[in-house]
Amino acid sequence: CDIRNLGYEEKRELLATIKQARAFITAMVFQDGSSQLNSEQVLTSSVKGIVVLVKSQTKCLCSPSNSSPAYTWDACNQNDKLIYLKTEWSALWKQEDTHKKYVGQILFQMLHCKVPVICFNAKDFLRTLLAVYGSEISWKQVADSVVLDPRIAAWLINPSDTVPSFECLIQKYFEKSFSMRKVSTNTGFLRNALYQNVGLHLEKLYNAMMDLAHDLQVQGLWKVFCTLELPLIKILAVMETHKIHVNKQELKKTSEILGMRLKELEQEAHQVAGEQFLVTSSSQLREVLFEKLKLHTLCEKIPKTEIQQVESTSEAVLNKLQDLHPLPKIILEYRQVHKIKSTYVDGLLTCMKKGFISSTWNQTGTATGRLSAKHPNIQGISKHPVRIIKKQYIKGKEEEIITISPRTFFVSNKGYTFLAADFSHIELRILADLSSDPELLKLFQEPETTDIFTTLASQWKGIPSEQVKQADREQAKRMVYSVVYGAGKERLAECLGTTTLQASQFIDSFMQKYKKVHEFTKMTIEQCRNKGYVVSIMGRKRPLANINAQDYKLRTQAERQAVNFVVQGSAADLCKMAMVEIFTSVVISPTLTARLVINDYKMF
DNA sequence: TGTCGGACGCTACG
DNA sequence: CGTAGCGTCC
Repeated sequence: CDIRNLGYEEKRELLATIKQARAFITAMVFQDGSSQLNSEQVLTSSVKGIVVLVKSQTKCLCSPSNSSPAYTWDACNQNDKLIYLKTEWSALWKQEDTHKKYVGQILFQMLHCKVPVICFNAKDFLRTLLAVYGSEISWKQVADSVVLDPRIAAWLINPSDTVPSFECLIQKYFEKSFSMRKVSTNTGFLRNALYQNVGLHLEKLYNAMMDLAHDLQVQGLWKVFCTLELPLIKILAVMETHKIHVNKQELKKTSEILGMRLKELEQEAHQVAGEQFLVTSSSQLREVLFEKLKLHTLCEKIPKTEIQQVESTSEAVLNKLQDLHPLPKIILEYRQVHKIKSTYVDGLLTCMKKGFISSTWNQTGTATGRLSAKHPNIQGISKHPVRIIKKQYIKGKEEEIITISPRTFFVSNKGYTFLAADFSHIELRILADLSSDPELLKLFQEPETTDIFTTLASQWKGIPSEQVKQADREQAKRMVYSVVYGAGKERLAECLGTTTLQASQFIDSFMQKYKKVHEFTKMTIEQCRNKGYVVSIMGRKRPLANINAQDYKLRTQAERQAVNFVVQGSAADLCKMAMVEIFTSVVISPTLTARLVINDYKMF
């Protein structure tokens, strides 16, 4: 029913029904006639309304066997109600206002009665509620709700596939079932037919969720689903609602300075190369470096690019070439400055809306269980400040050195301050815990007065920690992450800037010292071979079909992925636990009113 | 002739 | 290892 046509008594009745409902299945409908359940997820179109299927009875009570899928939603459950909540309001009529208030009441009740709200892309639904009914529904109400998202369930079962749309989800889980009729919004479809179709889809969505819930329980993923991923939906919705202020003037000024520096560097590059070429083009640079200047004949073998198998011009290569010619050094600086300008300055400017930015978070975008962010990718914003030579053509000093720290472009609200909190060396701790390596564990039993990688370097190489140089510390750090990421000797050599032989010796000596780490990686691969998947601390899973592949390259890749997943996936588990716990305590606290912006591993 | 999109390379983050 | 995002080339 369309609730706009309801009388006072009927409205009261509907609210009562909602209070006693057992489940809600919802989908947003957009201006262009599409819904959250259409494959074309157009975020440009604004929300027109919300369709809600109100379940009065749960599936297991009314139809224990689901051998025959429901072809029409109303034929299955007579007691279920399909309601349409119009959320757009054109004029400021009094009637419109009372309608808005009533819709707000219904939505409030749906969140408040702690009955599962099932939604494909539930985060978007909650974010819309906060945007449209922000005055009636606060983020604390959202925090109290119980939302279920079948997309996240499907991703937990197999994190390698992201389930791009509702239709794909249905196809995947009900292949036996009929193909869905597409709703043509261009032709003059009757409004009722459209909503009936959405109702049909909602019924399928409900059935899919029930099946997925069963699968999750069978696979031991239910706890991760309920305690980590579901609460996270609400956290991300609140995070996306919160905006961060950005210093636009500073950004524009920096963009100009960087642009000037880039022009200078380009000139220098052309000069020492003896010709004009596109500095940003790796293929043109490769021509200059290896075909014209023939620098590869003057040093050891140059690593090849992955696909085309031509000489790489990566940072690692350029670092080795910098004593042979002035060009590599210029290119290195050019790239560093260009990266900052294009991604962190100009890129950030394009993400800005009215002086603010807010990232979009993807909960199902990674195979490891971590979150990803875009527009902007706030997780990828450079940590370290960069020095830029700024030439002053005006009177006084000729040039000055300014430092740019991309993170300082974000400004906190007046009277507030950003709080950053992150786990200390979480991957290394997890590696120590999972391997139970006594030497590695010892590292963490000592008070945290000394730097962990310095201590590790001293332990590994058997030298007193006072004699550990910065280079040794850096080497130890990269070594650890190489082990965590499952890198081979070639990759480690590139990372450390040494020869492959030397890297291989480092791996040997490291594994010799921390024997249990080696045992751990062997064990992990072995278990993956037997079961076909690996498991993180909290029970998150990653199936790896290639673990028993004939092809060497595919198999060893799967082996690295297996080791990587256990460490990286467990780190993701712990970070998500922290996010959920912090959010919960902020919600229940009467004094902590500050809203949170939580990065994957840092909390501002 | 112009513009779009996929393939590829590079490099921040963790 | 695996995200996002900038760039070129075809």
